[in-house]
Amino acid sequence: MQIKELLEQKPEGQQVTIKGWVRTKRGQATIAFININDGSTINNIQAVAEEGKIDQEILKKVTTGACVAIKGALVASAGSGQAVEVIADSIEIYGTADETFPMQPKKHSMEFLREKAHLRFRTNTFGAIFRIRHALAFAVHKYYNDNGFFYLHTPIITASDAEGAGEMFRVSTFEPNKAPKNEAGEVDFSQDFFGRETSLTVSGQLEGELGAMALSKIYTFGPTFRAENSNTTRHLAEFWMIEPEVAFYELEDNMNLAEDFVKYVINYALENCVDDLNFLEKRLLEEEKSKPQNERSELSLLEKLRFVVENSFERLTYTEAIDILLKSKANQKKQFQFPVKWGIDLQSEHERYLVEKHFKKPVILTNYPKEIKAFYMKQDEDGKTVRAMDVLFPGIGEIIGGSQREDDYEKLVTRVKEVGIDPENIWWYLDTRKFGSAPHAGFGLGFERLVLFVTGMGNIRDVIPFPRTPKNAEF
RNA sequence: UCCCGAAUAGCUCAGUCGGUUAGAGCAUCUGACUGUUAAUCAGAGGGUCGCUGGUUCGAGCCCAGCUUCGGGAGCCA
Repeated sequence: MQIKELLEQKPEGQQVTIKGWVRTKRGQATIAFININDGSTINNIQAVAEEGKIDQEILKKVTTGACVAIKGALVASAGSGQAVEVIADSIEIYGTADETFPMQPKKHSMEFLREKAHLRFRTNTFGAIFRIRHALAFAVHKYYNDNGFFYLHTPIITASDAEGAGEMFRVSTFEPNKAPKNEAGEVDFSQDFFGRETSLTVSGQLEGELGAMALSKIYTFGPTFRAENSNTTRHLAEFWMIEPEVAFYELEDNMNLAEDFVKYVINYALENCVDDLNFLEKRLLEEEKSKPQNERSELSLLEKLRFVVENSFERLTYTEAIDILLKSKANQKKQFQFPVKWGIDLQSEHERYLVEKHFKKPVILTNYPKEIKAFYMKQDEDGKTVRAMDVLFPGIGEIIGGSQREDDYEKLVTRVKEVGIDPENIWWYLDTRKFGSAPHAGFGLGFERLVLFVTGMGNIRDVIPFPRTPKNAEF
């Protein structure tokens, strides 16, 4: 029986077996208390080793980090602090852990734990994070399944670099420095495994659109790779992205879907991860105590999550946002490092102002200038803007980027050429606009950014088990 | 990639103006304690001060380069 279940049992002296890892042992001359955790819940179960019952040699091996099986009677605890405990009859040591075990019962820095990513699961914080991560992933599938979407597996290896979403990782079976060359002295990819140059996907969207143009409602949820040299708390070289794509949806429907979806999964975590969220909230409060008053957040973690679920996102166009920024005190006092002007790509400081200062809630910005957005976005009637939407979250920035797609063949081909892509390279994508084209829309949600928001963590490297970032692919 | 900052015991960190033998808490070990909650109390062990070079009578401290890490920016999800 897992500890989560054991802790809910009525303590009637029944025989039980605990299997798990020792968190702490508090010794005394005649009695020792051992806290065991098996990851099924953030809560530990306490085992009591009384004098005479347990061999001292075995008890010596019960140290922080060791893995044990303890058999005994489940009883109401004689001490305060826990409802039930197990009076140990026998302790079996599965695996010892000596004093070099790095996860000692004390505060460790996130940087230290990142270097010990193989063991950090055994801390309260990372146990909580990865249980919540699981719950969110499960909620994603549940939401789409319950709403008539089909989970589509788009390829991880791709030959299209058309989306322009970022630098790509090359996939090749060539030995370094031994790649065959053509007459021009360039690497001859026609001799490579796929007979052409291939990379890891930066987005499943283009293939997702192909699925949506038949199955109507699809979503992808898979790994995504960007070879950008990004060194921030919000970027990973390997991350998981969720990309719904829906036929017959226009921009408005797309916004409704994004908002409803995000609220659903956050609410799922609120309902199913109470213990873990409470722990993370306490942890955050402790952390904030050391910060100056003006840097502390106004809402606690749970208040923040409830606020997002209960309030509608602010929706406005890019043009309206520029107006607000231009009229803002911050702009008049020249506090922005980058000057505000219609046509600019909004900088972090501008997005933060809108989300954190002006509206103080999630914001959906729409109808951006076409020059700063991808070629596949549907053009507005004015010819200047496109039906793009970005969902901006406090502390995270852009959590979702999406759009209504251009469904007019001629307009799309013209735009493809304008941005310098050879239409031949994406003939299959353009074909969907040739045969039975339909209005459709979709978006991409960065899963780790969602986990970041829900857990209240500060660095994206702490919400994925094994982060891949520039100069880091250990484990 | 750019800007700023950091690197001292297993971990978290202090180290004054450049000056004798580099400190504390936790962890570990030994002992004490009849119910503890990151137990407590007493004692002990534990250091290539990131690396390389320089300045100096003398460098953990000053200078240069490098490495790694962190924060911010850009790119974006």
